[in-house]
Amino acid sequence: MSLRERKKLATWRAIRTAALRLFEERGYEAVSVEQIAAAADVSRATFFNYFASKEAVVFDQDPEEQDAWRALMDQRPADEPLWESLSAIMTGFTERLADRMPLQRRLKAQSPALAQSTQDFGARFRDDLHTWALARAGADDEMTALLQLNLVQAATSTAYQAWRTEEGFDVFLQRLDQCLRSVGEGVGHPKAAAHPDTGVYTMEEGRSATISR
Amino acid sequence: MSLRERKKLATWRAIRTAALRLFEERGYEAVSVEQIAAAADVSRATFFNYFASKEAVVFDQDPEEQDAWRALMDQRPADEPLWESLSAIMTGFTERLADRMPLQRRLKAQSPALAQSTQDFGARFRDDLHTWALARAGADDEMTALLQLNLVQAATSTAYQAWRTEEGFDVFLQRLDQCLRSVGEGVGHPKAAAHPDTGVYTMEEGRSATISR
DNA sequence: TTCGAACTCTAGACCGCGTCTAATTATCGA
DNA sequence: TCGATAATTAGACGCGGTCTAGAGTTCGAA
Repeated sequence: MSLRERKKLATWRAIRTAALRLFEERGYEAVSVEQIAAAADVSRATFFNYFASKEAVVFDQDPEEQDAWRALMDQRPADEPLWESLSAIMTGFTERLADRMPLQRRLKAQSPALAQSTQDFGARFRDDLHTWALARAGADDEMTALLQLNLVQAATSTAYQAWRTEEGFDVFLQRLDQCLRSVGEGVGHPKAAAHPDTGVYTMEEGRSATISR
Repeated sequence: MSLRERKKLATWRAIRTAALRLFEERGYEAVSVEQIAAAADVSRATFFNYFASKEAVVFDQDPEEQDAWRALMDQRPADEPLWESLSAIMTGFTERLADRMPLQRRLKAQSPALAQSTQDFGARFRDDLHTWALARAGADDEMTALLQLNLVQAATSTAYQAWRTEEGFDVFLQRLDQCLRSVGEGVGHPKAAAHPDTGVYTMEEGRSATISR
């Protein structure tokens, strides 16, 4: 790693940590890019060299994170069904977010501007997952791959939305697992079977499969 | 309908039509709010009285549309499974967008700023659907309702993403139907059955259910 | 070690979105 | 007809995001 690269990474992290600190102290909207830049000892222009927008500093991933999720994708066996691969990768990815998700959640709860942004965590991860899934599926299955990408995304954001502030991160992960399974099995079956192994699925008369909270 | 209300609706429509015309002529980014306001014969401030943002003028629904989708929701039988209701409502809603979706699509294709916005069509519709589904499901099923909301959303945007420029609107609707069925039946079953009625589902060895394009 | 190429940082100007205020005008109900 | 209420407006402001020109830094090859 050259000096240039090391400096670059250091600057990236300096900007981000300064920004997150200020955001937490004063709130997202109350902090301007200028203040972030000043706190990180760089110019405003440099901030925009590193982050495409003010939001990006909240949602972008540390460059080294990218290697981690790439590894996650590579280690899925080639003959595994796509849905299982996607579920496993997404689970693995979110597990590594244990530290940062609570902060993001706090900021989002506090700032309408951030809350509205659908930039949940890692647009870059989504992009990577997208290209990975399309490459894996082959041209014929393009729409299937697309659908499953959107579904794994939907499952994740469902678990995220249902995640209460007072609940621990493990509760989130558990819900994510529930959602992924539920989607995999189909949500339109009135006669969904209970799962003896987990016991999280219940059945109601004339309703779709439900998930106990 | 009072004079005030009639005038208000007229102004709303004047702003919107002026905006869409300009956008189509010159492109989204090349048109400023000031120019829209001038073309609609109102002040810039009035524009922001009617639309929360420049994007909103592309995505907001005509106030009378709201009545239409409310009717869609009300006419679903109370004992229908939630997933079927959601599918039917979403299908009915999108069918009424036949005119406007192609334009939105063109604008999005042309403007990165719009494309990135996840404000697909009708944040307001989504909100209404949200409250409707939660009221319908009752407190116990909150997470199930949430999940199904996100899934119907995912199915719709999948069909949208797979929709090529040269294809007609009916192709989009057909794909939407495929996606909704596929989600309802579960996407994680390697042994998905072919559907004799539509013939759109195929089966592949060791893969999830696939949908032919 | 030197030197030019390539990269990075920076100040500063600029544009447009979105907010706010205070004042003017139009509609309403009685 | 008149007071209350709502809609419209000009104008100023802050901030995010872009761009340019130039200064400073790192790199690799001679």
